[in-house]
Amino acid sequence: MTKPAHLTTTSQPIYDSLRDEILSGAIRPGEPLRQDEIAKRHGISKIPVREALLKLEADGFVLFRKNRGAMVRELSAAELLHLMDIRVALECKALELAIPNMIQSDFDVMHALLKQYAEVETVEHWSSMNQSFHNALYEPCGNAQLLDMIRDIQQRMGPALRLLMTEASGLDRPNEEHHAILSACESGDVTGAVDLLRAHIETSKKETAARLRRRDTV
Amino acid sequence: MTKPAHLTTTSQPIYDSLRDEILSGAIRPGEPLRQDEIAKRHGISKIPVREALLKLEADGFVLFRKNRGAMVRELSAAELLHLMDIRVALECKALELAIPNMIQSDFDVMHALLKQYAEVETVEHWSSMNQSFHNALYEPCGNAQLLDMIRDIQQRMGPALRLLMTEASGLDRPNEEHHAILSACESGDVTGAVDLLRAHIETSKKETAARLRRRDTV
DNA sequence: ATGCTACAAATAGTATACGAATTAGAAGAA
DNA sequence: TTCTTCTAATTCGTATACTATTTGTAGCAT
Repeated sequence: MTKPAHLTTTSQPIYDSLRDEILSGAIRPGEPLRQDEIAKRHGISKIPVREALLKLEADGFVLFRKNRGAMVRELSAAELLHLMDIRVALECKALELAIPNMIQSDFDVMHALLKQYAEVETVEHWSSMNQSFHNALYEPCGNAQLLDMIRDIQQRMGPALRLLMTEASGLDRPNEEHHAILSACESGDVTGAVDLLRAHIETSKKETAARLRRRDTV
Repeated sequence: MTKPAHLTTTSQPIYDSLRDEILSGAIRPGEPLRQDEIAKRHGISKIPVREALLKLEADGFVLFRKNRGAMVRELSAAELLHLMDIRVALECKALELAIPNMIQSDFDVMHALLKQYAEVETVEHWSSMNQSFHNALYEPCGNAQLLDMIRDIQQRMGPALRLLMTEASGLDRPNEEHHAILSACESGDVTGAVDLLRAHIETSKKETAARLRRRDTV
C-alpha cells in the first residue's frame, strides 16, 4: 500500500519529498502543487512528478481536479472523526490477532518504548513515539495488509492532528492507558486488551471532536 | 479511494477497461500488461496507460517491477484470508454505525434484495447480489471513507473468490444468515446484529480456507 | 467606478521520441 | 546435445515538445 512503490527510481524521491512536505505541514492544505515548478526544482521532467502526485492522490494526500492539477487535500472535521472510527476497527482487530503471537522480546520492545515517553519534548516526537508503540502492539498480528492499512490511516490523519495536538492538554492519560493495555497483553487477556484499546482510541476521538468543536466556534 | 479518479479524461476509460478485464478474469493473474500494446489498442500514447496502471497498482490489482512493467497481481491464499480478517473488522464497524441510522426504506430495500436471491442463477449474479445486500447493510453508516475501503477490499478479493465460488456447496446458509442479520437490525439489536455478521463472515472465511486447502493439496 | 469582453500568460495533459534495461534468440564451445 | 555468450529486438521509463484548458489582465462599455 504505502510501501510497494513502483521501483522506477525517478519518481520515488519526488514522492518521498512531497509526502514529507505535506506531512510536516511545509505545504499547507489547499495549496496547489505546480508540476513544472516541482520538476524544475528537482531537475527532472513532469512525467515522474505526475506519477508521484498520482500516488499521493491514491494515498489520499492530494486531490486532482480536471485541468487544474493537484492540491493538498484538506480533511474536514467529519472526515477526521470518520478515520478515527476506522482506526478503532482496524487497530482492535490487529491487536486481537497479535496478542496470541506475542513473545517476550515483543514485550521488551514495548516496555522500552514506554520508558522513553518520559523524555519527549516536541509534539512531533511524542506523535512518532505514540505511533511506534501502537505499531509495536500490532506488528505480531502477521497480517501485512492490515498493518499497511493502519499505517495509511495514521498518516492520513497526521497533518490534521499535528495542528490539534499543539493545544493538547495532557500526555499522562494516554501514557497510563498504554501501560494498562500492555499489561493486559502480557497476561494474555485478549478481550480485555482490545476493550482497553478501543476505549483508548474512542477517548482520543472524543477529545479530538471536542477540540474541533472549540476551534470551529472560535 | 476507488472513485476519486483524477478526472483527466484520457486515462479514466483505460483504467475502467483494465480493471474490468482483471476483475472478470479476462486477464489472468501473473499476466504482464504491455504498455505499448494497450496504448495502441486504445489509440493513445503510453502516458495515460501508465497512469491507469499506477492507479491499479495503488488499488492492489497490479504489481510493478523495476523496468519490467506491470503484471496482474496474484493473491496468495494467506493474503486472501488476511483480507477476510480486514473485512470482519471494517464491515462489523460499518454495521455498528449504520444500525442507529436505518429507517424503514432501508429495511424495504434489503428485504427486496433478499427476495431476489431465489432467482439467482450464475455465480457472478449471486456474487453481485451478495455484495449489494452487504452494501445496503452498511450504507446508512454515514462514513464514506469506510464504505470506500469496504468496497476496495471486496473488489480486491473478487477475482480470487470468483474461482473458488464455482465449487461452492450451498447458497442456503448465507441466505438464512442474511435474514437473521436483517431481523436483528430491524429490532435495533446492534450487538446481536454485529455478532451475527461477524459469525457470517468468519464462516465464509473458514469455508474459503477449507476450499483453498483442498485445492492446494490436490 | 464597476462590470464585461478579448487577449495574453501560465499550467495541465498527452503525443512523440529516445536512451536504458531486459528478454529472446542465435552462434559457438564443452 | 547442452550450456554459455554475444547480439538483436522488445519493452520500459523519462525528457522534450505540443495542444488545450484555465487564469490573469488590460481595454472597453455602461
